[in-house]
Amino acid sequence: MEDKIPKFDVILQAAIKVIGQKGYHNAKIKDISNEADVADGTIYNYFSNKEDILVTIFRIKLEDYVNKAQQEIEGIDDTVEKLRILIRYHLKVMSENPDLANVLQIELRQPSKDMRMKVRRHLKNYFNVIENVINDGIKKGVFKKDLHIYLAREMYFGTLDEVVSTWVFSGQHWGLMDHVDELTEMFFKAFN
Amino acid sequence: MEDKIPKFDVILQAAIKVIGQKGYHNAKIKDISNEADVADGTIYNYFSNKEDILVTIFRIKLEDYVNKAQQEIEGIDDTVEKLRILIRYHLKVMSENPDLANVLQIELRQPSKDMRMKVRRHLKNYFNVIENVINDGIKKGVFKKDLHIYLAREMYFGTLDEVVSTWVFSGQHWGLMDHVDELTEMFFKAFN
Amino acid sequence: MEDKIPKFDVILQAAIKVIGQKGYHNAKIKDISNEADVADGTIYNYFSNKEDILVTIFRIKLEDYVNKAQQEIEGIDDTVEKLRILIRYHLKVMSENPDLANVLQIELRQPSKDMRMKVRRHLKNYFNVIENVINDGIKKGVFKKDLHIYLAREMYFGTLDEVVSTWVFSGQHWGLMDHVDELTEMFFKAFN
Amino acid sequence: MEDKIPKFDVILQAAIKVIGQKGYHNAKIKDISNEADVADGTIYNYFSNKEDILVTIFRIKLEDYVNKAQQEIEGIDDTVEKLRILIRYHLKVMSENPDLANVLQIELRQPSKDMRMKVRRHLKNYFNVIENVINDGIKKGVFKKDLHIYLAREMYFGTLDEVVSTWVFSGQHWGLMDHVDELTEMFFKAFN
DNA sequence: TATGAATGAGAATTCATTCAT
DNA sequence: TATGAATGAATTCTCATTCAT
Repeated sequence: MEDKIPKFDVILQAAIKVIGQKGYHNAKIKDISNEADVADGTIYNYFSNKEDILVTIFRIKLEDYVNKAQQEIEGIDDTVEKLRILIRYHLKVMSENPDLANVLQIELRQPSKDMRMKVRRHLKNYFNVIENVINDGIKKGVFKKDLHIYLAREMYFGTLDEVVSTWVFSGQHWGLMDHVDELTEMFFKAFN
Repeated sequence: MEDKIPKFDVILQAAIKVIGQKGYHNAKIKDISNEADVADGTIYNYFSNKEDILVTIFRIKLEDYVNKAQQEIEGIDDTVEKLRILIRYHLKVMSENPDLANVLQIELRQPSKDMRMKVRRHLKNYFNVIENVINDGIKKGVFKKDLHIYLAREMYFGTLDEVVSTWVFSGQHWGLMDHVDELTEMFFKAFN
Repeated sequence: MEDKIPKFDVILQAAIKVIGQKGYHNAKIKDISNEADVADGTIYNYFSNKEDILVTIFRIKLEDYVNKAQQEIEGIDDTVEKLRILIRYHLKVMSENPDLANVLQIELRQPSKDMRMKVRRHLKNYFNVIENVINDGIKKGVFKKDLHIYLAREMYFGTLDEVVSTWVFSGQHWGLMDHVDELTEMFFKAFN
Repeated sequence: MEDKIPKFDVILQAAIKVIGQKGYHNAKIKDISNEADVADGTIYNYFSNKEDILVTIFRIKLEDYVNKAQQEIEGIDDTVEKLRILIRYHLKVMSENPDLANVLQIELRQPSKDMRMKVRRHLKNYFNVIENVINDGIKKGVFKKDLHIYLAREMYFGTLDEVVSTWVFSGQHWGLMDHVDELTEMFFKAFN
């Protein structure tokens, strides 16, 4: 009767919630299986091991993020407008999925080389979205010619990450999206 | 006669190295004791448990950072110059202690409430250094009147964190301090 | 098809044997798991920790003892006969389970306040069996009017404990139940 | 200036207090050294290891008990009077040294064969005091001819142990020596 | 596929004992 | 003798993973 959500998705969602709230190392397989309402063993029918769950979260969610973000700026011409849309989209995704925000921001910074290798490609695409816009802005003369593109990207992601982090840890009392315009303006000026 | 480094410092330094490279959860007590060249049990003569090691690193290092950073800008009047000095100091500390950088940046974001409570005060002082400069800049008219101070702080730390993170993960091939002036300029413009 | 003894019982029995022979502190979890022929971890599927094993032994065994002892004297009217039956039952249980005897008698006296709190209720019921008989005897005039009931109970349990202890430590060469009648007579006279 | 108590005695007394209150296994060498106000290492100048402390307590205290108990009944002729004196002496010693009472009663029941071997001789002398009185009573016709001497000794020690145990665990609210006469009478009748 | 009991390697921590001072 | 920092073997408990049902 019910349209059944595939077990894979149920588990993945449960994992995001649990890992987002407890962190990867404190999240037990049992916590995830409880949250997903399946048996421990069932998880191993869909994921090869615990790390694979984390990698899969990155893979699927970053891919999804990149696709949706690209769609958002599809057809937009104005660089600053693209910037604003991306900022808004980023903060929207994160504010709607604080657990996912936690997973992406914290676990992505694991010093484990191994883990980073495994998501490098998806991370690259994730970075590309904003790098393309920055590049575009430079070409169009909206941003200064000698803008250091990596520095700009680091400022963009670093700032947004920090804003989201503060918001997540502060208990999410205020609206994460209240500052879209101000941030847009700050980036615009910084890049000029 | 022997120049003896106190065991406490030896262990703390070993812990910074190991935790910085492997992350808190992957760093085993045995790894730290091996690195420090002491027995496992010796660690427990100086720290009450594993978490205490991490908290102590934060406490001592943030305290030290704040003190030294304050000294650096002591007597400087020009806001932009203070900003430049802080950026340089930050990148200098981090580039000289990449392991410490990892510990501070990554482990500080552990979602463990307990942990965050324990470093909150030191973190507050850490934030205060830059917030004071920003405030000062606003008063002096160097930065715009309605600059959102938290947003500015988040941009400052977020950006520097991301720059350091990228540098750490990339294998530290390039000079972390090459971009002090460019970053200073970007912040100056963003805050205006 | 297989006559399967539940793991819980297997572990409990193994624990009684090992703890009875070595004492609680000298009995290692590995000893118990070896004796039970299960993995260490399996024990923790049935008991929350080592102390819980000990408390559970007390709970189950004292409960069982009290129930069976009550049944034994069910319907008996003569006080001295009830006394004799209880003594015989006590010595029978202990002689058939010397390890259990050890656990109950020795470990029950651990000075750990915590432990004593946890078995207090069961211990109370255990004491009640004989106290009821003594009370009954007083009312019926079989024992003297001013018999100090706690003193009588202490003599009863103290004596039986010591008899069993000596028997256990001596290597159980002689028959523990050889002296049922003599003990009955001694108590009867002492209580008069 | 102060007449110095030998360190050996200080440590032994501290050990009795700590072991009596916490039990042998929960009593740490550090607890004992703290209580004795000496360094850990100092203890090993007087005792070869932790077990040796316990054995020494038994040896010295049981020896002392036996000597004093013998003195108490020296020259007394009446068997029942000797019995009363011994009971009074036992309860007096225990009520004045509840920690010692704990050590003797609880730790003596360790199922460790090893430990019991090491105090067997002293325990034998301890038992002999009352056994001699019982024997004497039989010869004199004060106790019945066919009294089973071991059973009588077990009743004597078992009862007194239980009385003391109850008193120790109950928090020592009441007077341990209130029941000397009643106990004497009960034993006298039981042995007849 | 789904289950969850069983597994056992692995980790943090304790503490009796040693020994250089 | 006295000290107490250092040691490291030993122990309890955890939890990712397996596999018979």
